[in-house]
Amino acid sequence: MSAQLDLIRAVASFKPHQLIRKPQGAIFRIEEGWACQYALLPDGRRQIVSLYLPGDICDPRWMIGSDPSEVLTLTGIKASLLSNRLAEGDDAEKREFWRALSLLEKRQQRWLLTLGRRSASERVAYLFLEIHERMRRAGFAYGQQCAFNLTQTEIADLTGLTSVHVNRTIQGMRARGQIALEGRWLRIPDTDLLRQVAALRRDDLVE
Amino acid sequence: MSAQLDLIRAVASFKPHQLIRKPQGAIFRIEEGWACQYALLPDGRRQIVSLYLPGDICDPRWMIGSDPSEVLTLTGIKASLLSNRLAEGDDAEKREFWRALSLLEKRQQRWLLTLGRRSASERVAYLFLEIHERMRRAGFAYGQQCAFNLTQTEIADLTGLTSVHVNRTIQGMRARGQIALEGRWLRIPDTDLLRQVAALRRDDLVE
DNA sequence: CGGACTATTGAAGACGTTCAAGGTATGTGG
DNA sequence: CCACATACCTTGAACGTCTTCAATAGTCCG
Repeated sequence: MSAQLDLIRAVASFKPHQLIRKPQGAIFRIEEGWACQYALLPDGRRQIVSLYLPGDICDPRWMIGSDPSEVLTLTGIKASLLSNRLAEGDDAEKREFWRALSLLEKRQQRWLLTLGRRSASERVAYLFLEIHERMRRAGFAYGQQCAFNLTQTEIADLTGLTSVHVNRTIQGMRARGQIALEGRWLRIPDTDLLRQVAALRRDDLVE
Repeated sequence: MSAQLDLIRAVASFKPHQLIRKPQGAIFRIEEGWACQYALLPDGRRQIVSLYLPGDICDPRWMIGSDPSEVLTLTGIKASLLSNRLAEGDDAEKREFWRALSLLEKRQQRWLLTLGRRSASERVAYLFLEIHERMRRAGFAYGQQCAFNLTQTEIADLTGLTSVHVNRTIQGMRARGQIALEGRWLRIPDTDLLRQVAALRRDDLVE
């Protein structure tokens, strides 16, 4: 493959609330928008099991032979397709891929702790910190703030709570000045404070 | 490497309730005994984030560059060391390793659903089904029964409950004939019944 | 303007926790 | 063999967190 072709990049875009099946032999990196994967119980209870933000590879498990599961867009999405270059041995992208898989793993492990042992406000605080940090690393945070594209129902499905309780929890946190959440915008006035709310140690990483 | 040397296998053994740090450049497969990994909150709340049974590779994440985290033995352990053969390109073991990583991933995803959305008895039922199935696949189940090496406190730390509530939950399940749990031995009289208790669909896999 | 989704609020109650105590089993040392 | 320690299991009572159900209000968008 010539250097020329390296500059050409296959792009896909999707509407909000669309189920994406994995294209044969391809893998996405999200350039714009948010997406997730979820699991259901027979009676309809839903748990979001992974959240994908801009810059994320989606789904990194694709490589290790798991049968690829569907991805649900939460917003409109612009994504680029990476697989050809991976198959052809692009080392930089291979490294990016391994990093993504390793991060996803670590993130999942942290969420097991969060869902198993954190209270409602601890969970919500943790989620906000994680999202801000991931957006920041991807270059989509502006100081204390970043875009925030989740409804309270989606927050509930991430944190294992009901949307009613998420609502009350958020109101409490707003009242205490721990977060500012208006429209599709999140601001964390005091990270250390919010980290305390989330029951994080000083040296605990959130991502 | 000669076929001779393939028969030679490094072995390690550990006492119960021992913290194992990962040996440099090595990886364990458990031959006998149970182990786990856990995470803590600052105030001491504990969540077990992975459970390792006989036959399991421990920890499969070691390969993908995550900084290796400690493993806690729950019982006495006999383990074999695999890494040299992996590094030397033993294809069968490479395949085994990828399969282990992929299974671990899937398992973690299912536990996110369990911790986020299942009730106490659903969680406990799910845990028992998963353990029985994993023991069965590893050749350590005898019909409806298998060894069971967890205290109620450890079940609590796996399921995100308190040991008191685990106790009451198990008693209820015993009274309803959904499980038999005596000493270090588990028996599942009716798998379909227990699967219903765990809120599993007919075609949902537990492992 | 109408329709659909999202946020908010109240009241009641279920589920799981907390605290505290007692009981059982197992192993150890005298 | 008994005394004691330790770990694990069991039970009760009170309480708190979170859910459920239901209704209202706000927002977005064609």
